[in-house]
Amino acid sequence: MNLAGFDLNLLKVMDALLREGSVTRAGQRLGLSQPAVSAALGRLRLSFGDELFVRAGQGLAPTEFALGLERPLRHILDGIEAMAGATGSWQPEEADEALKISGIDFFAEMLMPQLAARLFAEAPEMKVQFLDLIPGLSFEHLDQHRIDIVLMPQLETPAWVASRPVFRSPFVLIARRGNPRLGRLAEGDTVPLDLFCDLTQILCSPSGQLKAMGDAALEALGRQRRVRMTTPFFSGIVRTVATTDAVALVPAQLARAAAAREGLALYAPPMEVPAPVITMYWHRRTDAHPAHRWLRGLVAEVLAPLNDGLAPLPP
DNA sequence: ACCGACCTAACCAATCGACT
DNA sequence: AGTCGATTGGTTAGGTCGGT
Repeated sequence: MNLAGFDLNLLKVMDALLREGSVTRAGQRLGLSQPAVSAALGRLRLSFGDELFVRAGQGLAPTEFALGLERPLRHILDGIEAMAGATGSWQPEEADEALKISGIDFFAEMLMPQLAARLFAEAPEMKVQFLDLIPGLSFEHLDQHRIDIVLMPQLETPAWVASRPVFRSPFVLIARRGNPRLGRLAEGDTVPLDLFCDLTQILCSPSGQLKAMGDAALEALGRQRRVRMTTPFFSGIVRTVATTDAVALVPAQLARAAAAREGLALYAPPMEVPAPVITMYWHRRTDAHPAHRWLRGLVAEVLAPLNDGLAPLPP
């Protein structure tokens, strides 16, 4: 290919075609007419010496060659966007980006309301979408542009993932006020180990596992608890604990927020459960992108008070 | 036969280089 | 600096093709 004669605008067209799989929809995405995109596809075909897309029913299917271009192309366009963003004058009030945040429903309660208020006031055209955390696939989804920010406990990351700790998440035990199993305790008391192991417990587990950090801490003492139900949602746990004699270990911040509303009492577990550091993750290619930076800053700002009174965050 | 999607033809506007 | 023709890439209108 002769780069001197290559129109780099065609890369945007190629990207839109790969994303949409349709000349018509690629045109809508780019703000061009369908024939304009068709002509651009013709120029791309000439430049690359490949059909790139072939008719497949009501749309286009990429050739193997076109599929091979997908990742390097995204990388190049992300770099150009980041460069333009770093040198341009991005303003939230004029921004129209749509960014996706992935996390458990803890954040629907503890992040969304304040984030929404700030977003609507400061970036009226920007869109934020919350997506479920898919266990084990978060980094893959970051790489595939399916999400932009992930909020989850700190763990090992590939080199291309950037991170920032946002708050510690200690666990407390919640039970409904008037739960007869805890009648002799005052709110805030530590639950005796024997009683703790005998209580019916509900566990929040996005992947459906019956054991979590609390169980590891108990096993270190040679004990087990009775987890009799799991759910991927904290909201379901809170409602169930509020209406039954089951109890649950949940993040202290969530427990305090829900306690008055749901009639819950908070207790300390009998064993030391390490408080995970909830961390924000993103792809390094968006490091310099002003919209991403702005939203990450906003998320960190909204979540920062959750660490009040807790040990300082690691660097 | 109808519909949706892509391609082609004809035309228009902007840009660029050569020329005066 | 201004003019002019070639080139490029856009649009609209209409044709073609394949699925239902």
